[in-house]
Amino acid sequence: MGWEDVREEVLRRIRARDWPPGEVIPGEEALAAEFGVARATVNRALRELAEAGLLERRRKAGTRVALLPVRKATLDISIIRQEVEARGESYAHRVLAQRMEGISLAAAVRMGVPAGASMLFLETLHLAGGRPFAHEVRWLNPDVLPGRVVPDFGAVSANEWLVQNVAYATGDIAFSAEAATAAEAAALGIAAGDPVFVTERVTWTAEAPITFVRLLHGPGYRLRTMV
Amino acid sequence: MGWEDVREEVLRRIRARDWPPGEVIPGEEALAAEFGVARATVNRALRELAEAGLLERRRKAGTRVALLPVRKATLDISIIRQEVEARGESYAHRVLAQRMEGISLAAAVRMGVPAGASMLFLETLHLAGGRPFAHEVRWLNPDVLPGRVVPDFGAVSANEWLVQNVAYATGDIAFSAEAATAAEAAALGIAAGDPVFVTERVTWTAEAPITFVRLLHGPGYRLRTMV
DNA sequence: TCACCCATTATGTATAGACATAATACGCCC
DNA sequence: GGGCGTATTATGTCTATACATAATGGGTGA
Repeated sequence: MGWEDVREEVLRRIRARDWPPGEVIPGEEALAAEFGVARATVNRALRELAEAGLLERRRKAGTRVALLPVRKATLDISIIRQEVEARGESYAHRVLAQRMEGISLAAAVRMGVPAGASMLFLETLHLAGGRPFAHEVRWLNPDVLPGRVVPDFGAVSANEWLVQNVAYATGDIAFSAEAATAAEAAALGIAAGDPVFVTERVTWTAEAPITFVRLLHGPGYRLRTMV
Repeated sequence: MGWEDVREEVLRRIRARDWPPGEVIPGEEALAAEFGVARATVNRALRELAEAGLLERRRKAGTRVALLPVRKATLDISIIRQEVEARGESYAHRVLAQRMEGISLAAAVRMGVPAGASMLFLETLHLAGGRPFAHEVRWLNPDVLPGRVVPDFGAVSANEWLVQNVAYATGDIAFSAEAATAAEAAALGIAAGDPVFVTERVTWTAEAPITFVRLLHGPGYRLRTMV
């Protein structure tokens, strides 16, 4: 009996309401004895269920079934090229604009830099099977470019280049629904005012902000996840 | 030195490119010796980084820094009441419709039941601070109701009632952007055609589908996550 | 009655040792 | 040279034991 078996059995008991929400379940020692495994094995199983939000554990107080489980859904944030290729379509991208520019107020706020700071501005259209898939607007801190030399983003997309060449970073992501502006609609080949699925990402290192991206997907796009 | 310290040090080396993408890093045994900890401690640290997508581990082949790290972002899927109250606003909900009805084709496909099957149909408006926050349309399998008795969803929302009273379930979630229909717009107090942020969830147990929910958030809604 | 202190207790983590498992890479054979 | 089988090896997991840590709840004293 391995830790995964223990996890499944505990999960079964939770689902079967042998242990109803809010109830304290037997301690690790007791479960280890019942299942005939070491306490570390039970610990591993219960820890995973707690991380999934199904159990709440506190020292001394014990382990209880979550009353209002906050389900944790995980999203795989992949490179757009991978996402397109995973659908079995061919990927391509076109750089629509690339220039140094004073950063917009909205982007400056998100990146935590002064408005108007000089950043590399990039506008890219991502294509799947030759058709517009996503429209990307990006501000990139030129300080993160080795020697401040701008790479050829026509060959490798900025997203991919950054992943490969700049330090692994932290960041956050937000999703929303917006109406496409005339310019955005034109780029995506849709009508102005059509709803677009917007992904905004900020990434930074310990020292400095790296980039702010605003990614627009046209109608029909669905972001999927598994609970 | 604990496993979190080991994880941070390894993460530092990855970010500092001491170990560049694609490179095989020293084995657990070697790192354990270097850090002066047990192999299990190093294992725990590396496992977490692998789960986060930063490392790729294979038996015999060893551990290498991910070439194209697929970042895993986690979303907390909470009950709407919790979400509203977390914003410091007062929560309320109104049941707009509740009746047995043949399920729509779209919902039947997602739930994996025959189209037209008799389900409990629920339409609910969730309010934050007295203003419309989200519009919910739900089909609920009446078989999961104990004794097939319909609870009072005016008192406790269906979402919350299910979490408390029906077995913990699995499911999946999808997000998209759509244009509000006239009816949806009226319920949310927005204009028809305005973009809405759509969340669709299906949940089921091992035996049967439980519910399909379609949740609409009006303009201004942002779904946030941390990478 | 209430505030505070502290013993108790369940979880959290670390360790050394062992065996399991997957998969590479090498050597053998053709 | 090419295909195949197998020894080797790094990770995956389990165990028993020990100590650390947080937090509860009861007891103490004002």
